[in-house]
Amino acid sequence: MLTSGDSGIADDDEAPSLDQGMLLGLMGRELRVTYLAVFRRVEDQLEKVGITPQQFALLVVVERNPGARQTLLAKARGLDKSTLVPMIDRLERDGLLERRPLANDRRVRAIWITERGKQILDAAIPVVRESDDLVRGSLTESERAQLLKLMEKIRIGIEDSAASARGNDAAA
Amino acid sequence: MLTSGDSGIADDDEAPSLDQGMLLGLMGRELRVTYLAVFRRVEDQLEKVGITPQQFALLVVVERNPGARQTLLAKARGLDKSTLVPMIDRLERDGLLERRPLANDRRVRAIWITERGKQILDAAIPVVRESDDLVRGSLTESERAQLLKLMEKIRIGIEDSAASARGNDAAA
DNA sequence: TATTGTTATACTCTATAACTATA
DNA sequence: TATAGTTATAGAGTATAACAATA
Repeated sequence: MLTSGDSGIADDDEAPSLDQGMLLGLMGRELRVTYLAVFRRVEDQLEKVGITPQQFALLVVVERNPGARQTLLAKARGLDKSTLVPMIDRLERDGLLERRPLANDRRVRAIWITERGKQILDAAIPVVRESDDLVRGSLTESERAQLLKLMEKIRIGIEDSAASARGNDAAA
Repeated sequence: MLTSGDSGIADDDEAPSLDQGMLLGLMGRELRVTYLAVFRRVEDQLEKVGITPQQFALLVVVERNPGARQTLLAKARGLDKSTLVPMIDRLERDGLLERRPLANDRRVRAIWITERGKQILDAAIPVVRESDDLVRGSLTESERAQLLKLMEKIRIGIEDSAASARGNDAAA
């Protein structure tokens, strides 16, 4: 259920909202709408600190894994290594991360967080926590646990279906 | 819980997965991961029919609202009117939608679904339903109702916080 | 040969601002 | 003046393929 009307979009005036048909009943749509609401909220809040949610996530992983190589970071973030390059370029240019050569293996350019990066991260963490607590605060403790459980069940269902599809492919 | 290891990314070999730090506990991250899993599944399945999830959603709305004008369609889809133009261009080029002038108001180009568009939509609907049923099938009936309720609570929580933030801005 | 990081390139999704033709 | 649609443009975000340096 959304704020008003039946469209899900702010229907300012008397604009006749359109019929959304079968879209309304879909679980996927509910997940999308909810995820986007949460994501945009974090995005907005993080703007104050000057980073994006993706940059935040990368900073967290780099801080926890000092000197990690880019290939691993990409994997950890679920991105292609080529996608990480401009992200790190940007954060390096802004002075939050640093590329440093490795003595043993001169192909590697290990990634380190800078002092500035740590400061930004320290400023960002409470912001992210605050947004996440807003989500948590909308639920009781048991509801929160329930939600996590249900989302996990959904993911497992999808993984299993993908796995059996692969099985069929292999058998075919 | 994910397939193996602790990274959430397929860790093929013996690659040491990185520490994800505080990212792991975040509700937002769980929502994102779950939403993306569902979205990618629908996206993959819809590929067989030759349309994207966004195109599907637009086709549904157009079919349910024959001859709607682009401004309203954009609103219904939560997009800027300029964003809709290339989407409709593409679907018109592929023969799924049609722009037709309106007699009363010659600025308007009403959007209609074509026979071909209806056929594609008819082929797409069971595909989308199948994916959505996969999600539903991972849950019991009461879990499904519970999940919808919890997601709604989250959205309301975010809306309320946005509303009070606006209130504060106005007061400031 | 294989791996690390990079570049070149392209494609999707999205928006803002300015424009055209109507109204 | 206001609205409907379009164009021009820009910016994320993402990927694939090819490449140089190094292992």
